[in-house]
Amino acid sequence: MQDIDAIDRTILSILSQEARIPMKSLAGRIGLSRSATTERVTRLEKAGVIRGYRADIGQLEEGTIQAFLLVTLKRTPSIGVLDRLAGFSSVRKVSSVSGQLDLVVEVEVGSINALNELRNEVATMDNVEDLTTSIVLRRDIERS
Amino acid sequence: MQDIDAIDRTILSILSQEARIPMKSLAGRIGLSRSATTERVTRLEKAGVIRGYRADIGQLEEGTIQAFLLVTLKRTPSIGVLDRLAGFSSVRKVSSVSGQLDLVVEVEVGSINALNELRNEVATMDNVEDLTTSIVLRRDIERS
DNA sequence: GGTGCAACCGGCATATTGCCGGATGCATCA
DNA sequence: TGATGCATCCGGCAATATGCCGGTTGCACC
Repeated sequence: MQDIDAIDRTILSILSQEARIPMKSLAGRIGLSRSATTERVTRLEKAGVIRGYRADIGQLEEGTIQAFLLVTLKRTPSIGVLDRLAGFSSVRKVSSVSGQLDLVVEVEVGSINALNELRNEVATMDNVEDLTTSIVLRRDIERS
Repeated sequence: MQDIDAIDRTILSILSQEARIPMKSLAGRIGLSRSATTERVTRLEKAGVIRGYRADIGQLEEGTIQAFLLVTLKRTPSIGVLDRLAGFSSVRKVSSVSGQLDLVVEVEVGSINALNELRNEVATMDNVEDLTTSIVLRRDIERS
């Protein structure tokens, strides 16, 4: 049960695309009963493999300003910070990285004001030690 | 109805953290009936504001290593550096940013060795003043 | 062969959803 | 002013999904 087997991987790949799918439908797709499927999903949640379920929010308006927030934490890991980041619809991508930095956060906001607000919110989070903001001036290379 | 009002924003912020919450509970939290809440959510989905619902997976698949190269240039802009970066197939995205940094380069390589080679190549480019490498340990949030 | 255990299944009571008709507020316009 | 259209809201009912349970199976370990 410690292992993540092929069925678990199927579950994860389905849920990472359609998190609100009923357990019954999920069960049908992977060929298990509903109760076995529910047990597996519950186990994955408890084990921390599934951290939660998020709505994927598109841009609210003309989200044209993109920026990188380079975050150094006081302690790692910090689930609290990640959860709060996930709550901002302007947060597009968060990567935990090695080295001096801890998190690279890519954001997309509608205005400099919004960016400043977001920056402040993140900077004042408990576990955030340091925060550098870099606004994207130009996208030079972008490959699928 | 084209507008996204305060209630919609509340809905989005709740769903971006608990995407599997029953509509009935969501309705209770925002103080509307279930049917009105469902209508709003459906509208947000159709409008593309909600792009989907994703399970937040806490582990990374093996195989490719992703990293950020945070580049400071001696002079900006530097077409030469951009051209040479574009020549590496492992370079996925390059952003010119404001502030202390100049470029944020996202790369994807097959091994630590490949990353080190790439790092060396970039670090020794003429116009590169400073280079910080941060390996992505985990992708915490990713929205299309 | 007995015991413990993880994983599976189905069933029943309860909770949630999909879908409907109908009320309300509001702008438009003859 | 009163009729019309429309967006938004509400509650109700049947269909569906969930939570929770007991029971079965396969397997490792004495």
